Amino acid sequence: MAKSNRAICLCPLEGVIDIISKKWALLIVNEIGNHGRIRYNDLMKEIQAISPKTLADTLKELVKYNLVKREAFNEIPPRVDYTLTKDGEELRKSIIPILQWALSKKGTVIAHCSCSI
Amino acid sequence: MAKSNRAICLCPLEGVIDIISKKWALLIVNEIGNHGRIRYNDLMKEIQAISPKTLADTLKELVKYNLVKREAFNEIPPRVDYTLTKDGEELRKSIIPILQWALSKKGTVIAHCSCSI
DNA sequence: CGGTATCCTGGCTGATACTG
DNA sequence: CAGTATCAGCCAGGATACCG
Repeated sequence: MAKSNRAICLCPLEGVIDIISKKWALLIVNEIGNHGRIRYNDLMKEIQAISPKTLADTLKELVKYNLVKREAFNEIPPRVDYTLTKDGEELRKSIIPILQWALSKKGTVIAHCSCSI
Repeated sequence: MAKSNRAICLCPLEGVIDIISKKWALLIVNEIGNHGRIRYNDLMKEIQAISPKTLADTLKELVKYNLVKREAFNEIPPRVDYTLTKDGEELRKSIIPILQWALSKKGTVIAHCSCSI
């Protein structure tokens, strides 16, 4: 989020917006939640429109905010699982109304939608 | 939102994210909702950290999406009122959980918050 | 497989001054 | 009062190639 010279808004929204305004964050949270546990490349497949860099960046952010947990296994080939933390689950639940709102406004052309609610 | 060469995601989230990822959109929707009916400069006062341009731009977007209604009165001095549309009200309701989630995660330092839930 | 490294672009946002 | 006009900067995000 860009900085400002203006008075700082101490609104609780400030923090959320940093998260939910990340283009892919909610989608990823929702997707991980749907799968319970999912690997990096499977996320790439589910969210086809995302680039590897952006996925990695966003996941890092989510891990930093303690919304997502990363588990790496020392195997060959390498394996990394992502799951939601308790906070992540809560966030996921709290965005359901907004997803439903979105659905009710579009209603159409969600046939091939890989990310369900 | 930046464009991409990749496969288009037909997810219902796509549309919402365009809206909720606007830095000030949710804040403005919430603020208008709190007041029921509010004028441009009063919004400026409530959301002190926003610039006039950004406020105007965001309002236009919200009007375009039919979330906010703009009413101009031919008076001197000029007067313009903003209210939420039905859709806007619904959106506002659907973001309450996320606001509450935000509150529960921060809980602190919201003393001088001008935007309440 | 699960990412980095690198380079690049354009849109969002801000500051400020001005106007009908 | 309710905005526009103008100029500018940053950085999220994309494309692509490569690595342990």
